[in-house]
Amino acid sequence: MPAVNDCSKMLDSETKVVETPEDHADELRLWLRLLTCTTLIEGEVRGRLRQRFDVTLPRFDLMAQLDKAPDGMTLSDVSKRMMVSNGNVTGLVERLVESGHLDRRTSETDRRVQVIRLTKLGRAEFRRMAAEHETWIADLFAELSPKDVRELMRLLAKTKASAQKSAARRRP
Amino acid sequence: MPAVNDCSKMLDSETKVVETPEDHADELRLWLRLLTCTTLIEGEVRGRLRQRFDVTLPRFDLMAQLDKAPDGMTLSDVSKRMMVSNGNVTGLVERLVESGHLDRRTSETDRRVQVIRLTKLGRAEFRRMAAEHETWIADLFAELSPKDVRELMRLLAKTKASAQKSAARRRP
DNA sequence: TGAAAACATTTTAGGCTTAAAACAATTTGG
DNA sequence: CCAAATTGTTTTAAGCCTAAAATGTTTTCA
Repeated sequence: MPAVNDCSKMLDSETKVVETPEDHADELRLWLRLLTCTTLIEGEVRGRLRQRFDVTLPRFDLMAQLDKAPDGMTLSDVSKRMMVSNGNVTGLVERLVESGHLDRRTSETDRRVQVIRLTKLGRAEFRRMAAEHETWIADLFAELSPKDVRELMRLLAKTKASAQKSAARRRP
Repeated sequence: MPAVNDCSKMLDSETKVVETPEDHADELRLWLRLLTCTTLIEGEVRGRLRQRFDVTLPRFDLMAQLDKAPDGMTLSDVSKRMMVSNGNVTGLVERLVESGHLDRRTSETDRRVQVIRLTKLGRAEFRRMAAEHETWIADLFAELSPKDVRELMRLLAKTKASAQKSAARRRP
């Protein structure tokens, strides 16, 4: 059951390889399905966070990053970890400092750098939310067996590596 | 190699099941990896669309929906398919009509309904972009074997079903 | 029939997000 | 040393996005 554009058909004809448009429909479908899953789960988590804790998903995500870094992080670190733009972080942090969840100070060794940390309030609230959040995620993935989970982890690791290489090829 | 919270340990003790906090770390890690993959690929596609065609990803996505529906779609259809809010679609459509890519008219049989279609220009531009877009996706997933792709499709289908059930449980 | 429910869309208010330019501080290399 | 490059952050302008309320239309059903 060879695919229509199976490369074996073109091994002896370099021009064919160039001229025949490849069939990438499967990869496209895979991408759309990946996107659907993420959008679905993300929307569900967003709604539950809002309903239960009146907090937005980006705020929660930022607090999650900081909870793992007791000594704080720089805005750049946060930006890279969350894979969002610098300016985005500036605004998010502004609002979370304003609401008393974050503490922000200029680094003593490099005056360009801003270090942010969770306040006591911020940490307490985050821990409370995170505990419940974890059960939501477990429920959303409930139909996957432990083996499914392992296998998905493996394939997504491969996907991530592939995408990173592709991105690096374009932007070296 | 049973997991710490293997349920078999609690079959004869109902209270244990309630009192022992379950370990959902694996599901949480899986969710974060899924999100990372999507964010990575989405960001890459967004950047390429902007650089090559000066178009935004949401605009592209909306045109992709319409390209599959020669007779047009209602705004609600689009909203459901794209999994975004109604108000969001209203704004997107406004801008795409403005730029001449979309045609919008009120349904003749139901004056509540707005039907939108790609214009000739919109379709031509979309087809041009879509052809290149497909090669980007193929490149981003290049390191996955056909078997990997199939397996991922299967597991993500299962994930989608699981998440949909979970969402339905909360919001019946 | 005609009020109530359901539906499709728009509006509103606020927040999120990006890319690019601007600004400030530090590091580097001649 | 010091000009140039680099780095970290903020600002800007524009667009994206959501939830909820408002508006207009159609359907339901008592």
